[in-house]
Amino acid sequence: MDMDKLVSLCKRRGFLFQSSEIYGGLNGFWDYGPLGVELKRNVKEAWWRDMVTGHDELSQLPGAPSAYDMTGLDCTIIMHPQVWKCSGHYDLFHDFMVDCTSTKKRYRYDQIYAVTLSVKPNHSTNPEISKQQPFTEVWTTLASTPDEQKADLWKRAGGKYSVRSKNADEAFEMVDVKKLPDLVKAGTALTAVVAPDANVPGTLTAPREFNLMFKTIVGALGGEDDAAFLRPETAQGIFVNFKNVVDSSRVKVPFGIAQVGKSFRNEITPRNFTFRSREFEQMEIEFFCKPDTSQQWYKYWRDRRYQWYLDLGLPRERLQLREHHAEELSHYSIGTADIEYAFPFLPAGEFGELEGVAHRGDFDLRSHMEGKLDPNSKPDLKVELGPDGKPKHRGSGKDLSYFDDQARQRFVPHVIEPSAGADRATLAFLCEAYHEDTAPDENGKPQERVVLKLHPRLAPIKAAVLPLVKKDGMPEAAQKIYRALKKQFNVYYDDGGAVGRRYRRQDEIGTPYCITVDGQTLTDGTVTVRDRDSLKQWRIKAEECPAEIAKRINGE
RNA sequence: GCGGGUGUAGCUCAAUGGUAGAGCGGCUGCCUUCCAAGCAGCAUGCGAGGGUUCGAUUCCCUUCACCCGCUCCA
Repeated sequence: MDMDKLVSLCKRRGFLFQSSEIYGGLNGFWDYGPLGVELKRNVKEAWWRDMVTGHDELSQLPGAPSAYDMTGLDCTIIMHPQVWKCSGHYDLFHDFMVDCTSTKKRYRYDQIYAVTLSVKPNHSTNPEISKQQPFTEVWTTLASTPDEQKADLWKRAGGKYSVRSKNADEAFEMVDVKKLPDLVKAGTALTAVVAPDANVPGTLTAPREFNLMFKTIVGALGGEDDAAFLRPETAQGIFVNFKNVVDSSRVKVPFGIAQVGKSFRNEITPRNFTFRSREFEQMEIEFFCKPDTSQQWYKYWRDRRYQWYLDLGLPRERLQLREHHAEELSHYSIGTADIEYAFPFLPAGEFGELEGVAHRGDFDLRSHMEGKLDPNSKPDLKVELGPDGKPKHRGSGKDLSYFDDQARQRFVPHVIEPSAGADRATLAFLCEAYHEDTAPDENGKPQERVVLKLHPRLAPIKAAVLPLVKKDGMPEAAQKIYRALKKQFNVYYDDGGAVGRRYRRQDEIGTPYCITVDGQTLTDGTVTVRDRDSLKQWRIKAEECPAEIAKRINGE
């Protein structure tokens, strides 16, 4: 599928516009047009209905360890700055980056090791170099273990100074190894070091901060002390309201809290249409359970969420459930699976994340109680301490543990987090829906047709009501049907031009059904219903239209 | 953020240092009894800013956006 055609259709028919377009646009921000807003709302409402309001807490669902409660929440985008310090985002999102002007590569400043290398040129095979006196030079590398650092540097420096690999141990010596920021703090100029993929000094730029959280100011006179952040995820609002929900709603562990809302990340490279946007909408569940059942719940949610996308029309061959490897796991996670879709803009065989289902353990609740936990202290997780021996970021001090009055047990619940991107899901459904096929024209000749084969639950418009011609009372009969349908569904009335053109218009925006009033309607009260995908038509009584559409959309 | 490419109507594209055209789409009317029909008419644009020039959509600079690659991606 050609992505350009979909982007063009989205613009042309009012699904998606670039934000602030009349001013030239703004990178990483997108607006949903009249049809796009309906589509995205349908995605979010399907999710909310299927996960929250439609959840049957009285039954044990297939694959679930037990019955469970579900409830919702809608919290603010701006929260107390301490939330982000304890969540770990504050530390993680303040990355300093350096660029190499020679190789055009970019590095995390704090991930570079600086090795002071003693060079003895007399081991060189190059006569010019071998005459020089021994000297030291600072080389950098991303390798973290001494063996890897040695292998990297012996190779690179060996090449530069014409030293055979068997002589490298004599020619070079690692005099000192520091993290690059520490070396610079100790007084070495950045211009004196060799970049990780270069072999001459002086190609690294000064470190620049990439603040991946949007900063804002609370209060009209606010200064730096009043800095706050737009949330980079909705999840933290659920954690900080955990106790409120438990105390106010009669839910019992295991239970989930769902939230849909905007989040903001200053992505370095927004790209691929809406896939990586700086302002985006998440659909997140934090599911709280007893620690000893958490693995079962993790598997349940992983499979349940995967099935949800299948049920709404993403095909198994383009949708994959991928378990993360241990080294890929986030700092808090003891198990994560991504639900990924083969977006057409990705290279063949590559998938893009729609949703991450993470087992977060008790990292979040305990961090908000005790202070930010040290992600490197797995598996027991201890509070991360600052230079003064006190917690680096203080927690709330509130007790967020849960008392199970049946088992007479107190514990900090473990958390399973299915975190879905509403915009990414919407984009995936659009990509999957886009089809070009042929349909016969009035002379029976095949004509190219563009059709969005959206699941009827997701389609922005559920049905179009069309008088075959604009006379003989057909518009009046059609309008009556239109008004009846409108009480339940987003429907569209169109009496302009030839009916074939009107069918094609509806195909292009994914309307699953067209109801047509014709001459026969006026005599026997029946209308035709046309199916978008098969082009088949059948007749039903005009007054049965709402029931027919309801049945076909919801499968009732 | 770096390198390369691209910005002309709602969409797809053309032409030009001297006031921008087409097809499709849209709107209005006529016609039209089932899959983008026909006729008539209407509307809409040089991404933004600056410079060179008598005159810039065209040449130059800056900027913004998009695409490809790199980088990044909780």
